[in-house]
Amino acid sequence: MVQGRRDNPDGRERLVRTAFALFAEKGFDSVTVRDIAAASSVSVGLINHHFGSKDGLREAVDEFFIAQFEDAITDAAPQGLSATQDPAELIDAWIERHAEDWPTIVAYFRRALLEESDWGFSLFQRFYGFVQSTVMRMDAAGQLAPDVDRLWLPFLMMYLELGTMVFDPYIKRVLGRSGYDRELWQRRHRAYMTLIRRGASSRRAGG
Amino acid sequence: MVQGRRDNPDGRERLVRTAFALFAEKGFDSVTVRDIAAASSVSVGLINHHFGSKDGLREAVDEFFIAQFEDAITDAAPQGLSATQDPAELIDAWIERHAEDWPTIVAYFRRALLEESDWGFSLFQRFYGFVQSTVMRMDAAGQLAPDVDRLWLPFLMMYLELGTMVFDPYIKRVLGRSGYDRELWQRRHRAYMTLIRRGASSRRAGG
DNA sequence: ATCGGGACTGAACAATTGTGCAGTATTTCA
DNA sequence: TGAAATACTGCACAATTGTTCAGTCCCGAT
Repeated sequence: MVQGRRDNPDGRERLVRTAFALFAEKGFDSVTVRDIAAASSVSVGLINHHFGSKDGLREAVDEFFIAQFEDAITDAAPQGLSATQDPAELIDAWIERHAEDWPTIVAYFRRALLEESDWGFSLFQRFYGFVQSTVMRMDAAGQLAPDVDRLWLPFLMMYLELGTMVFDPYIKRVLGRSGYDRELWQRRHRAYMTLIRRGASSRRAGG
Repeated sequence: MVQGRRDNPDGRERLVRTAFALFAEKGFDSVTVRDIAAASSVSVGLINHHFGSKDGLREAVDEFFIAQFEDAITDAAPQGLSATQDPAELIDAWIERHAEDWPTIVAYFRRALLEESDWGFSLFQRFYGFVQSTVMRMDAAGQLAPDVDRLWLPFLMMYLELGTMVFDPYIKRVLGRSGYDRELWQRRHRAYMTLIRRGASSRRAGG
């Protein structure tokens, strides 16, 4: 009974899914309870019935987002075949699999980061913890150049990832398609790796 | 008469300056005309008297921001002494000079970028044009490594700059002070230059 | 002195938005 | 089948917000 069926969900679940998409697209404040109710084909009152308030709905949607997000990233390794696969192909397959839900997840993440809530901060902090420990591990393994700033590097690496997320609406307008589109996304990832590893300068100019 | 005096400005100018600060701090939608009027010690009606609407005020504030911004960055080269100066000292002096107004300018820029208005897009686009042409010049001069992605590099460079701007509220909470604070700002700039030039990997690990 | 125009006020207004609630429909369980 | 619980409706309400406007204040020109 608690199990939401994707095909014919009840009012509560439809509210959460619709609100998730609307919040991701327009931001929490720009979406009215009437918008959500109409898009979910339920009445306004149902929101307060199930969630107490619009903020209550937000909490439920936040949880839904976390679940969606973890579903997506946990799914990194495909079922049967494993070590034999080419990493690039794995990424390709992953992108293929999440072509539908990933853009909304990213857009919601973006909104959460930009509204300066405590919750957004906790997302930022978690990501920071992850990147920073990765950098520290690299450092311990001697993989980091000695003159690299240990304080800023994690943030700069985050900016490269989060910038892709935050400024994607502008990428869409400049390049005509999302940076999360298959080919672009892959190119960006390679460009990111190259930049981190070797910088952008040619050998003779660098230094 | 049109000249606004900083010491005792009239209602119109006080409205613009106050709204500038408030929009930068909270964002356009989160500031009410009553907030602005109260903080400016004028009545609500005066906003519509001078600017026609809240959106009219926004346009005036946008212009004010552009002027402030250009004032600040045009001021890069100090008056008398020039070529003899150490670049680091120049930057130091600049930061010193704009310690008061720069944070608000940055915060307003940030808001403008994050509200997905056409105006915000034009700011993004202008910045992109600048960075892209810089990259193209570097490329023409043979300063760019051959395997660097020419499409993404300008965006990644922008993300490093804009990320500093957009995520500064979180930097404040993680590090306890703004990334635009003198010493941090300088370190960040050096870390940025190092990353672009050589990447982060040590020689033996890189490649 | 006074007349005119612009700066300025603040109460009133309409639109929007979140919430409360009384009532109805539907499901669940004995 | 019947009754209680739960899902759901939709109108009414209060609060907020941008805007309007009739009127006041103040300064400069005649």
